[in-house]
Amino acid sequence: MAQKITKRSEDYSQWYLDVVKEAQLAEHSPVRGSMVIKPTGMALWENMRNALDEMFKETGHENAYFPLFIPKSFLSKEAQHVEGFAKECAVVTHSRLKSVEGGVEVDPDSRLEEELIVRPTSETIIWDTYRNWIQSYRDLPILVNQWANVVRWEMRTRLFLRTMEFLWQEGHTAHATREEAVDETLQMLEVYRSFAEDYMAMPVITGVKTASERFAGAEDTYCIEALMQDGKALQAGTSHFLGQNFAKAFDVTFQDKDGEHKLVWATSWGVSTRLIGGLIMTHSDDSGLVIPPKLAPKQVVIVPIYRSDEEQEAVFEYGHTLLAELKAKGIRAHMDTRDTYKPGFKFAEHEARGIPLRIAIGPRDVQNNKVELARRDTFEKNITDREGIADTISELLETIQKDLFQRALHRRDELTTEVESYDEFKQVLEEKGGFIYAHWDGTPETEERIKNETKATIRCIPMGESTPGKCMVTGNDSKKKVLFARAY
RNA sequence: CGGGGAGUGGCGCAGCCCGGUAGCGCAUUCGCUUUGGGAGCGAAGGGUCGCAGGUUCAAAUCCUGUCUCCCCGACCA
Repeated sequence: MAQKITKRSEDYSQWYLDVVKEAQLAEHSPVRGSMVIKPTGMALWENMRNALDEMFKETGHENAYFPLFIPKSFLSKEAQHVEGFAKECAVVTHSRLKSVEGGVEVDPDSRLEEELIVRPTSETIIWDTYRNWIQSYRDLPILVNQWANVVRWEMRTRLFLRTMEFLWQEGHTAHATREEAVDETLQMLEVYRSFAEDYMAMPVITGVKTASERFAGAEDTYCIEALMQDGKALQAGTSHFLGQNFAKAFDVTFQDKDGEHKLVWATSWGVSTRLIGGLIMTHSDDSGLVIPPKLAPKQVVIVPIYRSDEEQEAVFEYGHTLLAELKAKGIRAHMDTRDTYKPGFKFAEHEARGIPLRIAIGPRDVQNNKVELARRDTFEKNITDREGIADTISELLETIQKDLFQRALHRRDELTTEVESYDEFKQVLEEKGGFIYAHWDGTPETEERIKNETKATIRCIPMGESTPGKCMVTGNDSKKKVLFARAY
């Protein structure tokens, strides 16, 4: 069968929604801008969560939980922070309803003295708490992560990429020195890069945000930027060096070895269910979702094929032995024993849900001691020996994981262009899209002008060395080329 | 929040202009035949047409308001 090609036309949005729907990941909720994550979607998120959690623990972090509601006054303590989030907050103003004719209404007598904000992020409530946790240098560092939901009253929403409520993880650390906090920021950036590339098979560019794209209240915002199949960029994760901004705002000090009272240094970092959107738009095709084996809730599905009861019995027995063998090897395998659907239907359904490998077994295979192995990523089918099948599949899953990354990497490289002039920049943006490296003079004015004229933003100033040159717009000096793209 | 489009059985849509009490495809249920790429035939069930108000003898259809979704902008993980 010919390899299917992913839609990259103007109906990319529709394609994306179709994939989400066919894969049973999530659906729109009647509640404005929110989504219902279905069991299939949640299983995927849980796998991502578990892998990340493991990486956090390896780097010395622990999980904790902080309140959903934040007093309004907390939010205003850090000036930049409140400015960044003020326009998109859900605010609790009353504490009860009362029955009236024809329904209920908000009881005006229950107005809160101080309104509560539904957290858009937890820096403020966490730093208010850290004040009490930290007295001495012996209390540092604090390396805490929280898995939670947050709410941002977005103007425009999009399944997984920008919902009013989303699930995420937010790490909040406190350190005695600037160096240690910077190291932590970079370490977590590397954790995100590694997760994106090694688990999601999604290549990313690491770098630092420009001042205008920086997190509200941060000194530096580092990020991983991925490129989707339609040539638009997606910010997939951020790691912030917060300096002493929150320590100042919440008066968090410690007594150091030298007896001096000092302000604490902070970081925060997060990734969200947006990663699921990134995963979909990186790998999926016209047949539906493609999930990298490491994250797939089901890695292998066995589809039995039979006509008569006798055949069914023989094929099922063959399948169950096979299933047990795969499970013993630690492979997440499943046998689709539903007799209410035909094999062709099951093939299509499991493809839409992105299961990396399919095994079809029928009377012929039982007879010959074979199985039919089909890859989701390439649609390649092979009749394979039943002997040593668990090892064959283990290796194949690893191959698929690597191939998916390589395929995505090639796609990204083909959609990445270096330009010298602004005219070339505009032309590439219109005709090709994707990532564009270009010289920029480092001023917010030029950045703003490019954004207004082309809708492209500076995704990041990439890590690493680069040769100096002249800004493509103003001709002024530029230290290095920066990464531009139109973004989600 | 500005511009455009749309809300009609579970899903996708027609009907609306020109008011007369709702229809098609898929899905569902039952029966028989099928089963190595999304089955076929026959029968059945399911909707006060997003919500609220108005006009009218009569509203899915006309009017007003409102909520939600999609697309394009401004804002954003």
